[in-house]
Amino acid sequence: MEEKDPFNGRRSFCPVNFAVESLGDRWSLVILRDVMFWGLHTYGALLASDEGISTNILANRLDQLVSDGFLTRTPAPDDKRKDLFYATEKAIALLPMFVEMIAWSAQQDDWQTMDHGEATPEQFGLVEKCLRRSDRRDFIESMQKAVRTGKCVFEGVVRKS
Amino acid sequence: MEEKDPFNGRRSFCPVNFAVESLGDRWSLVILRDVMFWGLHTYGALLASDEGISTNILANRLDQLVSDGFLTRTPAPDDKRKDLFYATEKAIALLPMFVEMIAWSAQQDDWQTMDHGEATPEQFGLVEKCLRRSDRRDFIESMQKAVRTGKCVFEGVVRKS
DNA sequence: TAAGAATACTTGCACTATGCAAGTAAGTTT
DNA sequence: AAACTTACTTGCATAGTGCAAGTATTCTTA
Repeated sequence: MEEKDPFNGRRSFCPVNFAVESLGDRWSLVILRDVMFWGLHTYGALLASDEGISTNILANRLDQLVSDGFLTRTPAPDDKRKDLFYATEKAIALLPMFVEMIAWSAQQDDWQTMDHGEATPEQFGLVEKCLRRSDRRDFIESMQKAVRTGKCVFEGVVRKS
Repeated sequence: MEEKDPFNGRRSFCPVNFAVESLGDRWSLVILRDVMFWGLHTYGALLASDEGISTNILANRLDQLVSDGFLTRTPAPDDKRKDLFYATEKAIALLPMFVEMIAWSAQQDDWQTMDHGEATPEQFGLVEKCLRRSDRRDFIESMQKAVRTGKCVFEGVVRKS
């Protein structure tokens, strides 16, 4: 006997729950951030990123993000050991949510009182833009255009850490 | 010897990571949704909600959301067994992010092909408003005003489930 | 006022997710 | 050919989550 599944394997039709079940874990959004904001496209580059994800978790999460349609995986043309991960439209469509998430964090005392010594001027500039409510549309569209054309939000910027 | 802690116990100063470390688990956002959108303010009401959270997890997550400043807890005036949970400004400030999250989910095929038979007209109306990019500001402010005054986004609406 | 019901938990146990260290296989560089 | 780089896998420990059952306090009802 087959059980019927009205919610495609989810626990409800609620769109909030849908997003949480898709991305509500410790690493998915952080990986998508590194791909879209920082232009990190290989396992090794993502592994070296700030928060220190474990090797097994990264491999597992990349598989999952690919099979869930957030990332594409293609062999690197110059090095047969590497695959390249790029954001799909499904991931690019998350950028407005990233903007609000950044704006929210930036408003919190706990965030403001952190040591931001490792932040670049470009990062502060982006936070400012997320907090500013005007020009929002153009700002988001330019980020999305960058990612769509193989670039990233912080194109050309080098991280301090 | 004390280790210094430049990021207030977080793994980086990144605002995306900050939000993920604050709310990136299976239940925190779902509970805040129930409080702010549906006006559920007691343990029992939250427990009966759609997705079926476990009793121990709910108790634990409520403690955490209170100590992290997302919810206040006050004894119910009419029933000494109950406490009432209300959203703080820290949680109310998340509503713009909720809106983008809802808009994103509503755009996805997996969500659109769900059985939405249990959804009320008011829920569809809210999804429409989240997808529409005009009037955004007024829409969000009216939601925030409702929650601030002890009401909720779906004030007066009864869930079908 | 005593009995039962409602409410908000706690406890125990299983299972899954995450974290860390070490190892491995394929491909690249020297 | 040897050394190195890259992308993993494996093993084990700890944390998070899920389920079922039990408990203490308060409220309602007979």
